[in-house]
Amino acid sequence: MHNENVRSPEQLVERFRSEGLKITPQRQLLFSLLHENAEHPTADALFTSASALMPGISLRTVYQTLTDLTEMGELGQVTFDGGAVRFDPNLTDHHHAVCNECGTIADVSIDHLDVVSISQPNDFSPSSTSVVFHGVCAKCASPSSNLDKPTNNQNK
Amino acid sequence: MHNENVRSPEQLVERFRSEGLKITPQRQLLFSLLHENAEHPTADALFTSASALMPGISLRTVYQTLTDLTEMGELGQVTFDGGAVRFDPNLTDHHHAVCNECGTIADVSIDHLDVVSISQPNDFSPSSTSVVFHGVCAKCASPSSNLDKPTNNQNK
DNA sequence: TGTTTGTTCGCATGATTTGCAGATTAGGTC
DNA sequence: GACCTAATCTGCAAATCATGCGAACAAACA
Repeated sequence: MHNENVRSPEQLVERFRSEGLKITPQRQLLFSLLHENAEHPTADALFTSASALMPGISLRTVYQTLTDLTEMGELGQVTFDGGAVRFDPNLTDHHHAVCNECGTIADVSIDHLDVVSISQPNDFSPSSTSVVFHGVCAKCASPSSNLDKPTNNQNK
Repeated sequence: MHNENVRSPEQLVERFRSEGLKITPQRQLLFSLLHENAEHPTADALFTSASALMPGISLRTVYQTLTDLTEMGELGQVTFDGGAVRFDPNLTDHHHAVCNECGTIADVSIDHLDVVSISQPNDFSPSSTSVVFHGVCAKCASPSSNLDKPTNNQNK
């Protein structure tokens, strides 16, 4: 179940190559992890995943690559409630729903939002609008699934 | 130009007293600073203001008092783009507009938002919704006021 | 004035992120 | 395949933001 919104590792490799950047094993690994990851991982979470497959990879390199991708517009960044920055491989215009129980962050398609109905505040020209819902996700709300409810609350 | 939305220092003193908490000079000072401050100060900004009036006050005390007020529901917390937590004396239901130029954070009344038109994401029960506009405020957008445009960009 | 208990303060610590410099390596050249 | 060079990776120091902890202190009350 990989993310259809982020570019494939092959595409990112091509992008890097076209920019004169080198294709290192570390970068290739991170490209893959981001493509497989439809969640909103922190740099540290990606570092943990990467370390399992490439022992010795540096957290610094993870940060560096994520920053590079962000500056290239291939990755988004979001933060909730003062926690660590989360990287968002979904480049489509969308918003987020954060579960108070398990910390899961779900994407909310812009289609679901009647954004045009949001009038502008006085004397302000918004270039972007972000909406964050806080609440309880279906899995945590469902009594029948309480037994296998995810408990890894990722909130700060 | 004090904030009409936050409780007055007198009210907060009463609230603390009723909870069996002590009324210290540090707390009284912070109550006043919050009441006068319609902006969205960080703990450090309040510490700086407080230090000018009460040299020797501890940053730790500022954090402690702000946390207390937050837990008592007398203060809100907001964070933008991974920066430091900002404390919001405005307890009314509202949203925020962040200026990309000067970092000013303006409140956006809930009246301006057609919130009911925001449909719920699949299988999610939102208990709260926060909307953040990013853009350029009137002061920074106005060419005539470029000369005295605030330059204290508070973004991270 | 004295006692009690909550507060304040300073410091250590933790979490996240970035700066820096030396070691390493990808990618092109011969 | 060997070599060069610049980009990259890595480890560590350091900056920022926030909290834990314990000793010193002071508000509230008898």
